[in-house]
Amino acid sequence: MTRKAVSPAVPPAPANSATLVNVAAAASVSLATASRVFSNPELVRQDTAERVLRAAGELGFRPNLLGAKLRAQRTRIIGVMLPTLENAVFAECWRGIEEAALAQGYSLMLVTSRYDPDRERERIEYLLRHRVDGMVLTVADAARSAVLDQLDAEGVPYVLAYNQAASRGKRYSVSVDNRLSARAGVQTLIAAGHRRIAVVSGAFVASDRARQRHAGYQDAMRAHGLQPMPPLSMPAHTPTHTPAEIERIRLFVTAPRAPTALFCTNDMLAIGVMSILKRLGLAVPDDISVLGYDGIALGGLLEPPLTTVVQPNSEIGARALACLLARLDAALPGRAATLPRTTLLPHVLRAGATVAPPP
Amino acid sequence: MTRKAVSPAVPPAPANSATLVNVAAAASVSLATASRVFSNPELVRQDTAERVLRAAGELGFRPNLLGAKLRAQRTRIIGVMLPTLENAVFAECWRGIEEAALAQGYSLMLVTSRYDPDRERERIEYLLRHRVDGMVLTVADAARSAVLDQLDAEGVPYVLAYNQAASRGKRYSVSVDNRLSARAGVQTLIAAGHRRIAVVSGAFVASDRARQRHAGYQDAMRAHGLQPMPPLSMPAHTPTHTPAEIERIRLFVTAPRAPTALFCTNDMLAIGVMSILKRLGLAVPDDISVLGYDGIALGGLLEPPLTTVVQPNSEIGARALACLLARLDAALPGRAATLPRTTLLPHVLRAGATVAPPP
DNA sequence: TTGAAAGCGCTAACAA
DNA sequence: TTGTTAGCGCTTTCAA
Repeated sequence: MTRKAVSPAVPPAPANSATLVNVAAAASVSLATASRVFSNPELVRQDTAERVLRAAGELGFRPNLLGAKLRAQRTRIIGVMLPTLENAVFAECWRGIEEAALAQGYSLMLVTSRYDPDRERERIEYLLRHRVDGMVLTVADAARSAVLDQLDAEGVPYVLAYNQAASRGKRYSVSVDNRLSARAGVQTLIAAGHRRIAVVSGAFVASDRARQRHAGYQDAMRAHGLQPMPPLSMPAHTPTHTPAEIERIRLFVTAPRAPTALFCTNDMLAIGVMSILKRLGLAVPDDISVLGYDGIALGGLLEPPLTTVVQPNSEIGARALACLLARLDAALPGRAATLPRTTLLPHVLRAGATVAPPP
Repeated sequence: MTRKAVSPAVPPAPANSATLVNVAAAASVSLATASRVFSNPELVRQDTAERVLRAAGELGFRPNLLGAKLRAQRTRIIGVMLPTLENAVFAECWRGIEEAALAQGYSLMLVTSRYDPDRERERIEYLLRHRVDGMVLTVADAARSAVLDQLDAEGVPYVLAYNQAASRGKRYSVSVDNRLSARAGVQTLIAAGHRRIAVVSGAFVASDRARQRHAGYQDAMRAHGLQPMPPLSMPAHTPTHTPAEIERIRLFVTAPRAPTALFCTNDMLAIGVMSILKRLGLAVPDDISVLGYDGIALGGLLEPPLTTVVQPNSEIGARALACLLARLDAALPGRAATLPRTTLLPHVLRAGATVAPPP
């Protein structure tokens, strides 16, 4: 640690550490020049820059982003709000976001909301206090979200990830086409010969995506003249294996005219359901087929590997971030790029081994 | 959005939005008083405070943490570095950290290192530039870590999570006793009748925990007069199911005198290995037993549920954060609490159904 | 209990 | 190409 006091200028000098002022003094240039070496190097002569850099090195100078941010009125921090990281979908998404942000010199501040609107409000307020330049977020229900309304009112730029904004609305979003992809997934079930197909989902009220995927299921059923069945709506988005939960599933799959295939609105749910089915003595896919949604890596590592609708999770994150940065750029004077509002990324059907013809 | 300009003082007033100055003016108090209402309310008279609060509410004032941080020379931001969130261990840990931090009014900045020392250095530098007050981190190998040495040299307070610091060293850490808990786990395997037990691990060089757990395995074996077997060291910490990987495992478990039980140094690995065993036609636990380590929730949701050594993941995170905050407090004048360096949290053995007597 | 004033470290006009 | 200067929004002595 260099802790040597510099000689010239700086009279009483509380001089705590290596600041730009010290560096400038050590290099015998003005504060402004020293600053430019770091923010606009092309404005300063080569050898001057080198002197400054050398001085900075010797003093162990590390730019204090706080000063820069305060002055520049932009923090280059992006706030990220995701429901939870314990569902790998969002952990994968975070990877995409982090990668993209750091590559562009942006910093991140992450909060998780647990699908809870109250928490969402609180966390967003917290991000706002940090004066994040913008946000990437996944909310429980984009159509009726207090936080999005607030953000809109305050003019804070944000991009939704996973939530699929209305195609003619004003909101930016990056997602797959939930309805269409779910429909495609269910169609493979129908193609395999299933007629009695049911949806297993987390709480619909807490997830617009679950509802959209359910709609896709209905589309597929109706398109084939099949009767949609009542869904099994679980309290949480990830399974818990409580006796009550197990019993509900037992009743659901052993009733007369029970479904021969289950479409689970996310992979974690599908994985949990499959293990419960196994405990109940039902073999997947021989006795009952299971289709997931999300495409988390884990699904492919199980045996049998989960058949599922794959979203490009880390790409959703990266693209959402890129879209946000583009918006921020566009807000700068001179730029006027019109960005597409809703980005729909392609989904893929992963053929695992959890779907077979009905018994 | 209130955008009204205030009348008195503030001559040319670029007046962009609701700042403390505006609030103070609107409440007819000085800037200092207005500030105190938010940071030291006990120093200001009740009714004055109320006037300020009312003005703040009307103007839609939101404290700019940047200004506060810059001036106060502490950011109340804690940097967090974890290897990845795609292993649920760390996602669960993050939950504990986030909960604890927000409860104490601290903010977080998360980066992930992918077990890569180069990335570790880069990410740490980034956190340092943000002037985080301290860090909670999990490094690949605490004993030989360039970043920890750097942090020590610079006097940045940090607390390790999962990495178990040497008990008489100077570093703070929160973890379970990796060696002892691994030993206890392997002992259950021995108690079940196994004699040929092998370790399956991620790259040892990249994880001190994997090495410690391996040492615990050796302890258990030797304590029972058994010969430790050579471990199967996988390139990554989570499985990938490439053909080469599957083939290595096949050779490992079908060789003459192959192990009858596998101790995997983390749960993700255990889960991946089990599915590969299944594909190879081996039944768990009838043909071969599997013991995991970590206790991620997912393990209990599989069928058969994974038998594993459970760490209190979210508590590790919460305690690491609490320990860090205590250190920060201790650094303040007047405090002199001596904190324990290494916190060892108790582990639990979760009896799943992946361990049975050898065939 | 309140106010006046001096910065925290940096950037960005503007001038030289 | 470089320097001078005025703050960004806030906290915190010191005095009143």
